[in-house]
Amino acid sequence: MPELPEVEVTRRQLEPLLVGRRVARVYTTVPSYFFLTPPTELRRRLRGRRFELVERIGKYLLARLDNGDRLLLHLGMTGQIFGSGIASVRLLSSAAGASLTPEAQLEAFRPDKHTHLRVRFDDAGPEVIFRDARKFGKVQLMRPDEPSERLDRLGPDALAARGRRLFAEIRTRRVAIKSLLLDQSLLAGVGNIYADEALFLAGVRPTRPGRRVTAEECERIARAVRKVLRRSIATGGSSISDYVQPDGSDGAYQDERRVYGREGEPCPRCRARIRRHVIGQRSSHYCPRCQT
DNA sequence: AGACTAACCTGAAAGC
DNA sequence: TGCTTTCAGGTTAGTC
Repeated sequence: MPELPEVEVTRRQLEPLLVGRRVARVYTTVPSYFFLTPPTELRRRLRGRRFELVERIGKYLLARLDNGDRLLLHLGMTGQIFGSGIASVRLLSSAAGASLTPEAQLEAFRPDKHTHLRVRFDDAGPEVIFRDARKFGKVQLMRPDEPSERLDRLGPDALAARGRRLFAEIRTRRVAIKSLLLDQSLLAGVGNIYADEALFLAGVRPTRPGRRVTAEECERIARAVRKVLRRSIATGGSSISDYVQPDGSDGAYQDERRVYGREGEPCPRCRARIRRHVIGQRSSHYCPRCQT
């Protein structure tokens, strides 16, 4: 599930695939929840444009065009962005993906019904493809001066999390610290996996109300958030659900998870059994002994 | 304002 | 085996 590290890894690999190249043609699926800008308008306005840079804000990607327009991309839950030149890409989750024949796995990617955006360029290089089975992802083409309430709502980037600021924001809140870490207006980029991992490193139980978290613990949480995100970026992100890097390979951070998805397994620090608890409609994982 | 819930979507996994 | 239900979660919108 794409959070800040997966989006940042995507940004780094997408940049050389886009920057300096001119759009020859755009293919889309039909209008849906996925398209904040209607697909016909998107195709028309992208054609002939050249990409200038790709930046990341929280979990959003923003690709700037030579006319000042900005292409906003969000991977949602199951988004995959990759170049078409790769030998193969994991289209489905592990079990079904493993059942593909060797021939099918070696075959170059073919656009399917979940390929909502495909950009062809005026050179011989690879196309850029955006798939998203569940369509929780987003595409929007914004005018240069067009305000974005989505982006304006975002808090500071989670890679630069500050304990002091976090403490000031949560010190009166009654909701669980886990839910507060997921609030993108407080800290932009943390999702379910890294919230659990950071709270484990900080030794704070995810159910604890925000106002019961001390200033010192906020420092520990902010430090843990930065550390977990940086390490995940370095390993290519987590490929737990559908996420793949733009070069088609899987990330490796899922192998370094300490608590997420490890209910019943021993805590890596004290060997107590990891517990799972639903907080704000999301599964949360923690060590009952290490996290208080 | 803040807390809480439903809805969006579809494939995998679990249940029967 | 095959059908049905549940689950996954990023984000928004709606209610209280």
